[in-house]
Amino acid sequence: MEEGDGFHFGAEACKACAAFFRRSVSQKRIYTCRGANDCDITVNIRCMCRACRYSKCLEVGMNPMGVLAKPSPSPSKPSPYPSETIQPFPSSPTQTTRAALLTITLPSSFNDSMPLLSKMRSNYQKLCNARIVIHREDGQSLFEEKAPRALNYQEAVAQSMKDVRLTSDWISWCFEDFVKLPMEEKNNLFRNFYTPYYMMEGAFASHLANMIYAVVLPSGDYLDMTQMETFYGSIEVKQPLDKEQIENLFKPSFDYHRKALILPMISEDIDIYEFFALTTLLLWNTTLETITEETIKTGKSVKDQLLKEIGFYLKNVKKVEDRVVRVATIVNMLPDVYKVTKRNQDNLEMSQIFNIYTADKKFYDLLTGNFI
DNA sequence: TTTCAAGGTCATC
DNA sequence: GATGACCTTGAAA
Repeated sequence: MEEGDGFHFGAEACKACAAFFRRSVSQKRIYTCRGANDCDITVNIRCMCRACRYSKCLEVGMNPMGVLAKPSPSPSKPSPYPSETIQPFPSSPTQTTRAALLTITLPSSFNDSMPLLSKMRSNYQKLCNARIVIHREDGQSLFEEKAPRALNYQEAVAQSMKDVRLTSDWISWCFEDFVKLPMEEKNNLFRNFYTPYYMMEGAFASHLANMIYAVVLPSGDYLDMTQMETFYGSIEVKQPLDKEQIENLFKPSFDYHRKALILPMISEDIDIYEFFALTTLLLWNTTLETITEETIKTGKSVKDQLLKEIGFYLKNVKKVEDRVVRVATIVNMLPDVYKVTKRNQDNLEMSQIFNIYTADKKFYDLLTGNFI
């Protein structure tokens, strides 16, 4: 390769190779080597084999994640967030970069070494596409982009009821071992998985959108932590409590959600594959008392595979120097996910007691672990 | 204000 | 259609 003229996508490279790498990633090109994947890539013959040129780019340390997703061709597209919400949702220069994490596709040589994470990645895209369909507003065309808005509690519950089935489908698409389990075992695992996962995904989505005072829901809509009375307000039900009383009741647990999950995800810059690792660990919770020895064995083997793959990912794709520390950072988020879940469940109990809003019985059962 | 690394454009092959 | 030189942009120092 030609001597580098500066840093490009995380590595010293020439401008030509930087442009080649940028195009390859942004256009998701897949190259095939006609030889044995060992072509000599030098200044004069670098154009002879694109597959090997791309491999060489990766080899010297160029990171596909540094390449932003191709922007939408429509420049007149409205901002996804209302302009008056600048204070709770600071617009971040890195917002596009974070969102781009969702669209990056790794070269197939990497995917072969991390089959589970790759499968989760491609199926997550499928899940996101399905969500666009089921969460579209009444009368909204499938082709127009939905503008995210702040939801009240009732609307959030209604959306979650729709989304739970998609999440269970996603889990089934990703884990053959899960599909093979007896029905009762599946229910045991999923029942204990869904609520913590829902909390974690909300925090992860807030991190991707850089919305530190909002929990972003699967639909793209969000819960505005700065407007608690709106969140607990409902058109049909009159509030028995005033704004201050509502804040006193619920604000601490929203603050806790922000401090324990959203802010750590932002400060650690958790990426999509690390999020999948957390998802896997949440699902295959082998310390549950209600599951059989057989399920525990299966769960352990899935988690072993996951740890191997995330190790590979951190080493070869993300190029993390101290992988042990990084894995520990990721795994250490799990207790906080459970703590936030517990706080949220307590909140729901409280809203029942004070009759602030009578949640759909099915959703209430789901959140408190009574889901069949 | 300068520097650097990103994306965009376009003549050339 | 792919490439690479050149240009513009925006963040950080």
